Amino acid sequence: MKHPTVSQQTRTDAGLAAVLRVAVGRLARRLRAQRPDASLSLGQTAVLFTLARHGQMTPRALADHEKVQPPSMTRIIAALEERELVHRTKHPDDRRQQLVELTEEGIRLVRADRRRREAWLTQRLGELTPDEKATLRKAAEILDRLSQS
Amino acid sequence: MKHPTVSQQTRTDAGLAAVLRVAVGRLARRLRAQRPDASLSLGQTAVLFTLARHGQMTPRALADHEKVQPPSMTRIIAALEERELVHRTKHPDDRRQQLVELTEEGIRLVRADRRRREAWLTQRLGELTPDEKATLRKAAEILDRLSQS
DNA sequence: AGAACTCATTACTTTTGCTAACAGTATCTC
DNA sequence: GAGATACTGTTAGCAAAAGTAATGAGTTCT
Repeated sequence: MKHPTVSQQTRTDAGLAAVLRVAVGRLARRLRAQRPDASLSLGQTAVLFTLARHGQMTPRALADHEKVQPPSMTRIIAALEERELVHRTKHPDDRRQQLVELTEEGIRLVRADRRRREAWLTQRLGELTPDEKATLRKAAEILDRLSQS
Repeated sequence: MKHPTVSQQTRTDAGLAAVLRVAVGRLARRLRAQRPDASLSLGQTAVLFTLARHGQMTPRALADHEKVQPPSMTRIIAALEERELVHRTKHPDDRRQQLVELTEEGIRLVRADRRRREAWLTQRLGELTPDEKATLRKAAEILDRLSQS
């Protein structure tokens, strides 16, 4: 229990889990504070990007995808709709459901966000070696899969 | 804006930042829900592990390390102290400061947590290839450095 | 047709972090 | 050495974000 090195801690799956968990928690907190467009929450941004990638989705599908409970997604969508970044249409087959998709402005915002994202994280990434960035590229994809499974 | 692949999105630092941000946010949310000892928050667990690794630390040092404001750390420490996982002593040289360290029970809990962490994340990690796990090992260290800088 | 389930929402609560303001202590400057 | 200044930890009050429980509308199963 003295001062185990990181490599010692990550030899096992459990140790890796511990380290990863702390690292992800810390970075998430940091990101929450440093977000570029302060008026958009982390969750809202995530939904915008998910919609940009997948097109139309139902609120339920979005909630599942973002690993959030449906009421939370209702709120996120309401906030995005208020700002006209997103709009809802009725599901053609099932009148309980809705389909959410980006508005023109939503698409513009995603694009603009991509362009001008010289924010905190991008800067930090710039300080890394190409090798490290390559590692993160691969890791991002794995992390995404992890939270899906 | 149709369906760009991940590799397209991560070619640039900005694109990588976007993907990483979403992935980290999603995983952090997921971890919050899936944590092994439900009575311990993510922040509390992080502090426990930090103390296990660094020994005695002042509240201020802990706050800086966890990227949290001092009042938040006060609460985290208070909660841990309430459960007698941690205890405080006066700093020998500076009477403003305190030193926080794990109690015997805190050490036990960290050990037990490590042992019985067959929880969600560990299981998920088990499904990865050795290569992917190696990537995450490296990534964990980089992510940690990112949130420090 | 009725029971059971699903989807989205509302209402309420909990968690978690923040800023501002403070009391006590240390350090710097004259 | 005395007073100003800065730092440490805490309290108080607030805000953001997510969770659970309950509800109304719609669908599916038997």
